[in-house]
Amino acid sequence: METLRERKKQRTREALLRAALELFTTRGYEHTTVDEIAEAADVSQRTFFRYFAGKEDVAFAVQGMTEEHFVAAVRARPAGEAPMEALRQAVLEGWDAIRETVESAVPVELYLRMYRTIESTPALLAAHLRRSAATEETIARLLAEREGVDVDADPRPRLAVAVFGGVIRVTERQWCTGDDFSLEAIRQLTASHLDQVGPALTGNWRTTEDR
Amino acid sequence: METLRERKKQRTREALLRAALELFTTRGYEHTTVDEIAEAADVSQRTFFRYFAGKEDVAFAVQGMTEEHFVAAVRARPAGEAPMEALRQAVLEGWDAIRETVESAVPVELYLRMYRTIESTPALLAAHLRRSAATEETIARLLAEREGVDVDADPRPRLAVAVFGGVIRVTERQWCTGDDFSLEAIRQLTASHLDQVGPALTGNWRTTEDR
DNA sequence: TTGTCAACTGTCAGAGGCTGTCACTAGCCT
DNA sequence: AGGCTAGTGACAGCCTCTGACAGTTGACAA
Repeated sequence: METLRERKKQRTREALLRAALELFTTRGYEHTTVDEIAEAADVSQRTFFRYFAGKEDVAFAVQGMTEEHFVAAVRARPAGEAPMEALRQAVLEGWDAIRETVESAVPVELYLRMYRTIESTPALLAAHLRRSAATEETIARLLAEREGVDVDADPRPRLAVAVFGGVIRVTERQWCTGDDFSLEAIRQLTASHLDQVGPALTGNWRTTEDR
Repeated sequence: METLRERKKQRTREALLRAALELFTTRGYEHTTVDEIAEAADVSQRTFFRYFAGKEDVAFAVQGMTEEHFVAAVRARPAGEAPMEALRQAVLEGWDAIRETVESAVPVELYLRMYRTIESTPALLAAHLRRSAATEETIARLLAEREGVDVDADPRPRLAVAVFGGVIRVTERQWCTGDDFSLEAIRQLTASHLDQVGPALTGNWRTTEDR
């Protein structure tokens, strides 16, 4: 079992995390100061920076957990599966298991609210895209290894992952700007968009009817 | 003809821009302060902020010109052309015309160096990705209009543009990390990667030989 | 030419993010 | 019990960015 010191640390970290997300999602990211977060968690500003690298870091603490979960899910897919199919299954599994992934840190509802705050805050959107790029690099190396190709000589792993990432981004955006914020909604949207990549690339959108 | 006041303004802006890019590309973005840029351009710090919204803004001043050029090139493509083909031609045209697009502000060589600085600086990469996302939204609306579909009801325009953007991003990254920084290199790489999207999506990378 | 107006600029003050330092307290371990 | 160390708070400082105010310079008409 863990020591008292570790439990105290854990509680401080969680208090800071919850306070931050609560403030970000209600009064907005830019309009929340680190001092306010620290005050809400009842610690000094300096202590905040001992737990999180910065304001941005705490905003993505939960997203980081889901990203790791996704990478692990890809790694767990059967080796024979086609790359794009493995990614598809992994991301859908990720949404199904989101409760177990997130709930240990914060309520799912707060996570989903934060998700939308990220999409609608330019500074956070930028950080989100950069983090996604890093995850994509990880996945590309994973796929390359799986398929036995050299990730630096063969562009196909990175291309496939970039295409997949692009679809996910479009999905996130549409979900955030829509009005059905349920988990089922984004799951459906993900599957539907992945099915439409082929038709989207062929062009001739006028004649090709429809979804 | 332009007035003396306008010419002075233009010169101040250019001095700031050149000084900034020169400092960013030599000593690095993070290790350059706004005070240093202002000092190099022989104006006060406050004046810097009157010409550029911030440190990030000046870093992307030239990129902004090429982005606008790209959007204009897409708009100028013949209406009958398939969407992906229009994007392909527009981006290749962009690289061909890069000299005329950029040289009015700074030397092309400085632009290319800055390009690499952006890719290798996390904060700038994040901003670059966010800006790319904004450009992609513009292009998606353009394509939707061209093809006569509703951009909010039909996901295909945004999907096609996201896929295209993903390929461009992979291309940029490979160009920046390689050792051939010529314009011809990135042009070739762009064309080659666009040709590989199909094969990358089909999977079966082991059997499908090769480029 | 000269006076007036608007644009441009510099100086100053301040908020907010972030880091380094240092001393102090609380938990841990012998 | 007492030493050790992780965790903490208080303080000072750097850098980005903004607002307020005053001084300067170019534009333009009388």
